[in-house]
Amino acid sequence: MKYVDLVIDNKSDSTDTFYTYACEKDDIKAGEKVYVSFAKGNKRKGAWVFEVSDKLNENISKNIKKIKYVEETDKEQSLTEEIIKTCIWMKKRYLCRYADAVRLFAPSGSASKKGHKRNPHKDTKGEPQPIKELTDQQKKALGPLKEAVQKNKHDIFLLHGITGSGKTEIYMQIIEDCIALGKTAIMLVPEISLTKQIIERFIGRFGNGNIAVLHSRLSPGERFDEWQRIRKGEVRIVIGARSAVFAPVVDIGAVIMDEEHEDTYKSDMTPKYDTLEIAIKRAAYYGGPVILGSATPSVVSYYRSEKGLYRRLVLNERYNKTPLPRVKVEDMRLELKEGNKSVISRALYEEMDESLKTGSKVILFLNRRGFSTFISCRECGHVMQCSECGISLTYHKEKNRIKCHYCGHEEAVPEICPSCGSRYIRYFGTGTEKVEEEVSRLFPGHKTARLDMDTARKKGSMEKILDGFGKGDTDILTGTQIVAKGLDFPNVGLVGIISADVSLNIPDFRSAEKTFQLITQASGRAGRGSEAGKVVIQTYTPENYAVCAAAAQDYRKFYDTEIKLREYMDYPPFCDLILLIFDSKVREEAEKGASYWKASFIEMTGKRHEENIFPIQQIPSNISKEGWKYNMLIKCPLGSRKHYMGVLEKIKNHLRNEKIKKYNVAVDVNPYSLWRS
DNA sequence: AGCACGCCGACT
DNA sequence: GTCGGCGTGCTC
Repeated sequence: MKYVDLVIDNKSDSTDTFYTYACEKDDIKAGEKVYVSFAKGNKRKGAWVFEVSDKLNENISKNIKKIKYVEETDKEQSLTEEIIKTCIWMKKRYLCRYADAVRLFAPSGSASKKGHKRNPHKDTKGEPQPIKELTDQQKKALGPLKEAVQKNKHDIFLLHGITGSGKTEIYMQIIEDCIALGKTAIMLVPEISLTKQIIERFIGRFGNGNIAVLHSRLSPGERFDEWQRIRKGEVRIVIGARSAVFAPVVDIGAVIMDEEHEDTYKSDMTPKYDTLEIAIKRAAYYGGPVILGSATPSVVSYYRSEKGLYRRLVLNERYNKTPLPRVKVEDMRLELKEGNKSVISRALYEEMDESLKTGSKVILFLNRRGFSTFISCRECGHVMQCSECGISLTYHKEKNRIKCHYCGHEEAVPEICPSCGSRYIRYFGTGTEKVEEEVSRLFPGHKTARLDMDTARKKGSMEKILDGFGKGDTDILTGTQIVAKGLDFPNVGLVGIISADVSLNIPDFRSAEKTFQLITQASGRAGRGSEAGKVVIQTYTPENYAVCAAAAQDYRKFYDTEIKLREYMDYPPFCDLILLIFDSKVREEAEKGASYWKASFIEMTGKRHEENIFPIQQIPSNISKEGWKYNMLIKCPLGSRKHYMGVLEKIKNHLRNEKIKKYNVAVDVNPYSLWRS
């Protein structure tokens, strides 16, 4: 007879605790999925074993009349002790419920009918490729990685490799070693759209049967089947977006995060986990390395590599010695002064013209979709805003509607100003739609296409656009971030950055970092075979250090300036930020919740900690869908994060015993977006 | 009295 | 999350 502490699969704060049941099965282990009858109605509930013991705890035997028995265990859905330990850690770290954490690891959906094995990439053809001779730099970088895998050493590596330096080959060799040693590997990519390319390469190398794919776009059935293949050990390589870090693998040999700087590694749903933190936790348990790859590492990661917390490996030569692109910076203030009101500078026009004449293609990058970014009344200055979230509405010419890019709300374009009735409404700002329109006007003989969230939304349309560009049907491709990231286009002679300032003007301490990364990534698309590509960066702030460093393609130059600013401003990595988000259908409840937490926090930490709390602010939200939202931002001076988190945990626990909970709290540790003005 | 409805509290 | 308990108030 054993006694087990269970977590009931309930999405409720009031049942977020251990319940002790008796179990006749003596070989029961932490991680097992069981079924028990729970509460008054003895309803059958799923539950997970968190703790097993031989004796019944005295406190419990005193508090309950009769202990119930575990009715059934489900081997098919069982997790591991390692996963349970990670869940316990996650509850503390993200102040989420046990069940919230376990659900991320647990399979959703159900088994497909027998014999109907679904494999989402069974038709994906591998791209067979010869294993190329490694460069000296690649060999040098591989050494410590192989050693870590071989010796079960958990280390975190930052693989800083410029575009085309052969990072993927290194990933594949490490995974090969993992397989050879009978271990598993998790390969993480920032986006689903990028999994396709990498899956093809991996299938070419490792074969179809060795790879499982996990991401949020799988149907529940597909997901379940992939989950089972992994759990049963049928496959040992898992590729996927951030949720793949929860794959039910055992004996992890390595976790690889490609493009580690991408913000998609941070979950936007509760629990707002950071993929890197989960990866480290899991790999550490099995003694495997975590490998972070990027051409433009996040400032935080690079800082950690400077401090020796991560081991840095450098690849600064392109594999086939393709020269880096030649970069020109265009000051758009001068353009305006000299009478060019177009979104295309004269220099960019010249370069485009020349590129197209020689038969190579052009990519234009602008991190803004739509036609105009806001529309406003010329008489009274009224700006059209979303009725749900209060964010400026973007004009979409193609659909002739105005849309909210935050909540998706859209409406017809007003003919008269809703505020003063004036008929003079003006369109401001530039989006990809306007750029494409302008480009087809300037280059009527050439085919243009646009790739952004609007055109890529439909399934398969992204492939169509990319195919068209790849085959040469399209000469000029205008797009948002999608064109800047990861995708390989052949024969691109020129990349034009329409406005480097867009991301620079976001009120966020990371805006310079983001700008540097976007320009660098977009520039990386330029180049044709052995010929250097060209890049034109248009900006109103050519003197900005992020723009300059990106133009010089000098990461170190950017980092050295940025890290000094972060230190001076006391922003990450020199502090941690904790963002609390309070939401409720009733405005006052959300607001009261925020004030209560703030007051409790100050009461428990002491008055002098008040200075580390930013004022409570209302944040934009789709009120009818998500309710009212208020946030509170806490800055944790170095060394105080644990203390602060402990205090927040206490406040949360205290509230669990009170019955007043008319609002929800979400905790976001080191959030990506601060939503502050 | 009989019962529909809603809120509260406990669940091992 | 979800059920039973129980109070309230309405109807027969």
